[in-house]
Amino acid sequence: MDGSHQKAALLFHALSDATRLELMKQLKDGEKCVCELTDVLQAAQSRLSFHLKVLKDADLVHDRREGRWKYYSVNKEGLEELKGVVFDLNRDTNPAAGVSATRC
Amino acid sequence: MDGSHQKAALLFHALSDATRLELMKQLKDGEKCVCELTDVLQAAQSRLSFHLKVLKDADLVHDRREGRWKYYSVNKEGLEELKGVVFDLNRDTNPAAGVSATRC
DNA sequence: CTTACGCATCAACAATTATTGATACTCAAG
DNA sequence: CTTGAGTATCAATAATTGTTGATGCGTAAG
Repeated sequence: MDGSHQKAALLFHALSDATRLELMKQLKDGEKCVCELTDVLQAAQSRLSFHLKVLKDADLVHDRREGRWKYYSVNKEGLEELKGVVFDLNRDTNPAAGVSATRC
Repeated sequence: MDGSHQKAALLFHALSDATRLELMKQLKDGEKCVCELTDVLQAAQSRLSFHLKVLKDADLVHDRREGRWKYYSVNKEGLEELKGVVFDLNRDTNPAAGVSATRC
């Protein structure tokens, strides 16, 4: 039971937090370095580092080093994967399903 | 920051757990009572009651009483809301965005 | 009215996740 | 080589979330 939903749970968990959703929102209009994000979100650097790692572990963001800055950006592939998972949730849903046949 | 992402976070959190994803999967092909779900998932009743409540609080499932049984089913509206939230995540994403103008 | 079933809720505990401040690492500039 | 900026990581702690077993509520059947 656990195995098949592993990646889906990871994706959803990464997005289940307001701070991380705000990070995603900020990154939508282009890559940003961590210091910019701490400015915008008014959040401690280690806190954002933590949340960015959660997003990265779920493949929802990508990072790139340039000099001493690290630029984060949205990872399109991750969003595609998310859409796929959500599509699966919707797939085969039968709205007209009556009372289930079996009981206890 | 927190306020605007509240519902999205609630939805994603509800789906961030393998047990709850399995519940959603089971409910996709029609409504089921809790006792059926405990059979299929091999899980304690109070455990599933807890998880079903999380899903219901996010409007992802609906419940209906019939006699002493309680039937749960997927709530299409919740799934629509989820799709909307995911669409927003994808919207306006600019893949060709260059290095951000401002630095620290 | 009593009993038994299906389910929700609660309290106690376990496990996971988030926050904070300190420290370490990497790179660039001097 | 030293210093400082930007970032990650770690340890400690706090907060949230999940599990379990017990209890209670509603309903149907006897």
